[in-house]
Amino acid sequence: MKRDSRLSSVLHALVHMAEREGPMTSEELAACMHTHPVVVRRTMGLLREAGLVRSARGPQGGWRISADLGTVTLRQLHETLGEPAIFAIGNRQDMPGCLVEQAVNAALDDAFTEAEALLLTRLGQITLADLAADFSRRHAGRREGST
Amino acid sequence: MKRDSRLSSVLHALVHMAEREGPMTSEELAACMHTHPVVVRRTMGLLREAGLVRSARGPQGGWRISADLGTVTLRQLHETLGEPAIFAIGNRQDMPGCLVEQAVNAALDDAFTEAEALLLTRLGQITLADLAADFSRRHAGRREGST
DNA sequence: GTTTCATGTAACTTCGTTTATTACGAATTA
DNA sequence: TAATTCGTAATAAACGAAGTTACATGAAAC
Repeated sequence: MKRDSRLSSVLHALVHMAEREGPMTSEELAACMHTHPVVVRRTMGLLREAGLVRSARGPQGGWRISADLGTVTLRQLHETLGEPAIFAIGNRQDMPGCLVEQAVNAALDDAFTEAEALLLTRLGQITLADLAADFSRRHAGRREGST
Repeated sequence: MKRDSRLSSVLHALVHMAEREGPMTSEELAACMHTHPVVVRRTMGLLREAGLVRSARGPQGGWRISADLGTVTLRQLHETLGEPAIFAIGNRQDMPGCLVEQAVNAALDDAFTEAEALLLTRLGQITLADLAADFSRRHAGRREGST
């Protein structure tokens, strides 16, 4: 199956932006995350609607974070991206008339709901500031220091 | 995204088979789970390799459970199906050279790993016997009694 | 033994989803 | 006005699951 990697992408972009004074263009972001500028705009556009980043057109334009890193959680970003489906496994139908299917779905749904709740809780406990700090730690922890 | 519904399918099939004395043909199973007989064979074939079901060709042939319902867990079935990817969300790359990506991936992987562990634990606690019992409960609990 | 039933399996097609790309428009700066 | 950069629609490519077709194999019934 094809996994939605937008959360990962967006985080990558945001942490890069956090390390920068000025704005970054879609082109720069696309280069560092190995994707296409239009994909960057499309995805970052969702964050802009949520007020997490700002964009500016024209020369000297680009993307810039407009929220406090310490208050933005990964869960919030997941929601901003439209809460894409978390699981690649699921039930065949959602409103089964068959009692067997009802029993099966009930059991599976229980397990999946629990796992989803845990995941969202964990994502809610991690902020962009945490990621930036972890990056700094990794950056300091190596002899040479590139980006 | 297209969700892998084989676990759900297989459970549906197994509980139906558990309610039956004789074997069920791929055609019958396909009919009750609204899919194609070949898909049934393909999927049930994996369970056969694991010794969970047996198949017989020719007249009076079909599929039959060959394991104790109380000992087969949903987790075991998930593994038998080849442990398909659980999440529809994931990292872009797995071996990033970029330190930013490493930090991002580490955080995400932690959360996803935890959620996956919980899910597998829960699936490991549910047996086919539990599902069959739940079905019986639902079956008894309704006025009319069809399948 | 021939017929019929049913699985075994390899190919191929269809379908849905994500990502990539193209193309053009709009705004901003110099 | 020219260069830069975002905004967005439309389209294509890539991928994987499920569905379908086609034909082979084996077992029972007569």
